[in-house]
Amino acid sequence: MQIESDFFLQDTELVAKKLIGHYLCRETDEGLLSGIIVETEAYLSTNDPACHASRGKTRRNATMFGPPGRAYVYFIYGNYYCFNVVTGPVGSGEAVLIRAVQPVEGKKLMIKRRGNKYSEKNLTSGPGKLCQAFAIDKHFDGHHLRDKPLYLLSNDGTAEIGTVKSTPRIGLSVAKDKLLRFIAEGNEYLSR
DNA sequence: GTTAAGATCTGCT
DNA sequence: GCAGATCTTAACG
Repeated sequence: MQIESDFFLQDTELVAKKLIGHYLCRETDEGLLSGIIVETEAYLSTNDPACHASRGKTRRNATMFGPPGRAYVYFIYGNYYCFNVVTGPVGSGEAVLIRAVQPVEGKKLMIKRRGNKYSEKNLTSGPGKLCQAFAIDKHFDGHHLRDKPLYLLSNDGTAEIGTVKSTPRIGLSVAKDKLLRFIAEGNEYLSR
């Protein structure tokens, strides 16, 4: 099912929590890829120094200040991309980082895109990995996530995700204490 | 123009 | 479990 247009206007923490169990879909020339979102993190505009938007608008984070429901993709550590969904009204500068998905369709293609080196559990269990597996790069920055070839679908009841739990965020040097990471508890495809 | 740090991953020990 | 790879971005001179 398609996501309601005002879904991303809710509180960012709530959106991050509710996105667990939603589907991420990617259409490529070689076939359809899809997965169930099992791990997210919320990045807030207020009282959150770990958020890229916390020091004002820059060229990199401009998309975060734009309309909600779009992709914010950025390059990190010289090798990897991170994929976020912009939330909140225009100008708020908040987003949800998609950290891990459970592969559903196109596993074979994901394995190929990851270099034919890894098993199913090591394809999309981290922000850099899932961008590689789903062929998400910088040109999707600003892309509307209801449009092909990269879009989100709400959980129609087929995705079984169990209990959603909140934990501290991963990989930060500041604001590590905040419980803004959300996971499908016990899922085998989490980043850790 | 120059530099330090980063929402990570992989390979080796 | 830990350090290295690797380069863009943003802050500073």
